[in-house]
Formats: sequence, structure tokens, C-alpha cells
Amino acid sequence: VTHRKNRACTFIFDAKWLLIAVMPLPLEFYQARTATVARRLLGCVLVHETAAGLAAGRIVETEAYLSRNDPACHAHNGQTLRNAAMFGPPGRAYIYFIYGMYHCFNVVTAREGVGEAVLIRALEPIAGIPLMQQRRKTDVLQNLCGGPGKLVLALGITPDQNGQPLLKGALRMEPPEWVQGHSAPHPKNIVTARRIGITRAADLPLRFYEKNNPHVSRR
DNA sequence: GACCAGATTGTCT
DNA sequence: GACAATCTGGTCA
Repeated sequence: VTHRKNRACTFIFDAKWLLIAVMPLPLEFYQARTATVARRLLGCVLVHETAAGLAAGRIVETEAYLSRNDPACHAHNGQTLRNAAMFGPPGRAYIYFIYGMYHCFNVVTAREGVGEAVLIRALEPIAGIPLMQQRRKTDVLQNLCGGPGKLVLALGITPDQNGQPLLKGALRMEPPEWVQGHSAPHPKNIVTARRIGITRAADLPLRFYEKNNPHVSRR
């Protein structure tokens, strides 16, 4: 992968993908209904640039967490120190520590003060694959970003990025067109299912993933 | 493939 | 003190 950068945009040339310069997703994207945002995020590209290099993946699995009638949501019992970023402006990162070992990455949605977010559960690796392999300590492509804890490690996302805006900067969300020739999945290829790893409100259909994509965490 | 135990610690009750 | 939006590596089929 070669990587060139100027003031306005970033170009990446890869044997498999041609990445083109477009604008990151705008604020309005995140202000729709949270389940809608979760669905629309499929196909979008999460990018992280660090000193070690650039890593990026196409989103293939998400979950929505709602402020009302959703006891599985961290915001369900109101604002605390931990979930404060969820109540902040939309279009920003909400990163939390889980199971004593891992971090999960979310995108804040709706409006400031509401407390809703979309958990990014799986990515299809697009750029910086050697870097991801190094960070994940495995060469198996399907094991790089197929889970919320895994993709945080693969992209080198750190908890100090909690609350950071995703509209610009090192950690950002790009539209599907960021990868030339690619677009959002066709609606008929989006599967709606129950969320994973929760006990409360486990029956709500708030998980979305791309049908037959091998990078999805669980089928 | 399915199922299960163990790791490990911040957060909230 | 219980629990958690997880992952890994083991067993068994």
C-alpha cells in the first residue's frame, strides 16, 4: 500500500482496493433515528491514522442502543461518568471498557442529551492489513475485525479517544464511496437480528449485518 | 461446528 | 460484591 497525503485529502493505492478522496460522513448522518443510523452505517468505512500507519475497514455489523425502553443500553439508568460521551453531541466516539480486558467502539447518535449510540461490531479489513495483523497477532483475515473488541485492537483505537469527533481528524467515518466502486449493501442483503451478549431486552431486533459476509462476528 | 471455562478490572449498587 | 454490548483456547462430535 502506498499512501500520499496533502492538505485536502488522502489517497491510498492498494493491489485490491482503490481508495478515493471524499468527505467524512456529515453531522446530519448521525441525527436520524438510531436504528436507521445503525443500518446506514453498513458499508461505511472506519479509518484510523496513527504514527504506525493507516488502518481502515468497511462496516459489516452494527447494533443500536436506545435511550427509551432499552434496558440493555448503558444510558438506560441515566448519565454517569462512564457513559457521559453517549449524552454528548452526535457524530462522536463512545468508547467503554468491558470484561476487564477489552474496549468497544460506538458512534453517538440522535441529539445531545439523549443518550443513544451504535456499537460497531465488525469490519471487513480494507487498508493497513499488515498493521492490523501485527496488532491482532494473527494473519487470519477473518479474525482481524470480526468482533467489537477485535476491531478496536486492529485499528489501534484507544480509550482516550472517547468523546472525539469522527467528522475530521485521525479517527473518522467515511461513506461507502471512500472505496472506489463500492456502495452501501442492497437492503435485501441486510439482515436484522437480535443483539449479542446482552441479557436484558435481548429480543429487540436492533442488530444489523451484511448477509453472507465472512467478517461478521456471529451468524 | 457447538459448547464451555477462564481471564481480568472498572463501574455501580 | 456482582456484573459486564468479549475473546481465546480447550473439549467433544
